[in-house]
Amino acid sequence: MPDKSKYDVLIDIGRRRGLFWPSYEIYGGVAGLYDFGPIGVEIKRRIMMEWIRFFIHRQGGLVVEIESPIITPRMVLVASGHEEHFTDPVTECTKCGRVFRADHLIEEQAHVKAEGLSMDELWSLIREHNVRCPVCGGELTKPRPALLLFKTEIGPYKGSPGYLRPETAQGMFVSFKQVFNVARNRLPLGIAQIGRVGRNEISPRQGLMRLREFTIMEFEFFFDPERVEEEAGKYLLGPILDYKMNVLTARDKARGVEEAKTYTVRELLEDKIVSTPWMAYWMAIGNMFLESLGIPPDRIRFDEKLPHEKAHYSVQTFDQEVYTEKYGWVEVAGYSYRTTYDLGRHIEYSGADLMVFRRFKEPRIVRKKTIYPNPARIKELAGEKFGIVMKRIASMDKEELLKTLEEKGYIVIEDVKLGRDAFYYKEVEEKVHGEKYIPHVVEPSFGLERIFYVVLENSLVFEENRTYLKLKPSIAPYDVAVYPLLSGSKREHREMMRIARGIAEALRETGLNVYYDEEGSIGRRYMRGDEIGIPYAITVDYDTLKDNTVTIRHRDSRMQERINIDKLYDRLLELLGRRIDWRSLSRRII
RNA sequence: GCGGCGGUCGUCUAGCCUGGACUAGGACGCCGGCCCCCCAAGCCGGAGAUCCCGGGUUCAAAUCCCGGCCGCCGCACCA
Repeated sequence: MPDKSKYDVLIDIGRRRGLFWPSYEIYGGVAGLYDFGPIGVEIKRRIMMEWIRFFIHRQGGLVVEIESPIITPRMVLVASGHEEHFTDPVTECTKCGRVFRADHLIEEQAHVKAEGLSMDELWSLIREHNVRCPVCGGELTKPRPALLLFKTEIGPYKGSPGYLRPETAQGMFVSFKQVFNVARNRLPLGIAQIGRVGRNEISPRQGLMRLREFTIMEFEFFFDPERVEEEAGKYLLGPILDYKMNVLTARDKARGVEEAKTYTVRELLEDKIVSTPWMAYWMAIGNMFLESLGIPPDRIRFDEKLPHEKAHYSVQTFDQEVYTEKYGWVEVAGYSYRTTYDLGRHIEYSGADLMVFRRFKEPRIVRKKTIYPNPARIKELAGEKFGIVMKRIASMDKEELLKTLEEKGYIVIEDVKLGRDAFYYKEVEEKVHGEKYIPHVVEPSFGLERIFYVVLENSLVFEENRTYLKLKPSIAPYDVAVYPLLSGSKREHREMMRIARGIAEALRETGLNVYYDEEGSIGRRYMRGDEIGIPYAITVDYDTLKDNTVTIRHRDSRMQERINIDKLYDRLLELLGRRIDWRSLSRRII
């Protein structure tokens, strides 16, 4: 093993082989921005495809995918609470350099209300009350807003304010009604999106771990909180209940425990560690997803966030973390129970009806007091305003009207005071078939670039005289490499090259992604393929010329098997785990 | 954002302290050729460096000084 760390080797391979490197280098580079190269994009895309397989395709319609814009009108992020939570007034200690929320500091030290004040007002309060650094007592700078949203203008002339989205989630909330209709008004329903987001981090410094622009894969899972047991129950049965995960609970953390414990899904449900069964279900799927990428189970854990660690919208949050040599435990996904927060806020700010109708099992008979205007009496009271007053009453909410009348005994409409006698009261029996409610939301959210890094680091293997990426075939940049044993100008060598090229071409036609290389010695080519994680290599040699056989070299063991070209494709599918035994599957059906 | 350290071909590095003979040297990698029936072999040749950027000092700057950018480490931030 070289004395270099896995991180250093990955940075080296990243640049040399075209996986990733810092962006805009010829202009000095910009912190927090990375390019992905030809090999990097292949791996990244396949990780993304795995995610889609796990969370969308295999869920059989339970989760659907959409795509919404990156550019977001300001109002959307005001409603979501992001603008408020992204623009903290911060002040800095001139002595020790620590940064603080200015308003909080003033409230603590001066005991006056400071929240929501302008930067200037906060500044004068700091001077007036001699607010100091709570750590070292140093003087503080004038507060300034720390805006973590990328601001932009929508429209070139008189642009309206907009932001780049800091998460894709708002796209799902804002379009909830449309997607819900398209999905034929059925809950539970997950709305997924994979897309780029921007966060103007103050000082992004941890390579791919903390980017200013990155890819989120997430979905909002909408469900009826009153029917969780029966609905989630359909999914939480069978083997999944015994599936094990490592969880560090908030309870344990509060007690000072730092090690995660292993729980089955059943235990998470029965011990009420998760606030809703759907949380447990998606955590399990998420864990299986990471395992399928080659992360060992003991290097995956869930870290439940303590109350002060959670985002503003969440009642319960689990971070899913993967252990790395470079950064320790890093968060690759967050699972938040957002309840009705987002839809509720968008209902409030947009005025749109984002509620869902819940049909009762049996229609309910409801006795209801209701009122009607008494036109004769209103005409007396309103005189020539009669028409307009009647119109106003028609547009009012009957329950509100009733409530006002019962509380105050009168109501003023268009300057006309109407007493109880202006209305008829009636007790009616209504058959109610259901009610409206705001669906609850559980949100699993994955950072693609972080997963990319932890997968690479966990796949990197040092052997005595080679370094390679032990990537699962499903996420390798190429399915297979094809090499001629030798590539000189002799007749046999030219023949090997011809056949090897032919094999590569034919395999490409089947849809496999094939790497072809004839430069340098065969050993060197194996190394080049291993370094970017190509799982299998086909070599055309002298025997091929005699009997139409080739060898398949296995990346991990370096073993070779000889096989006739006719059987090559089937064998490859088998090795790549793509040959499905339909007969055993079909047996389940009948 | 604060403090410390650093930045020379794709990578690692020599040179910097003590300014000049540096058209910036080497190794690995890359490309072309020769050789070779299997795991980074060898030989020959080739391409490849705004010495991070800008300014200053000087007859002369990779080298000294200042500012910026980027990176690493610590602190802070990460809704």
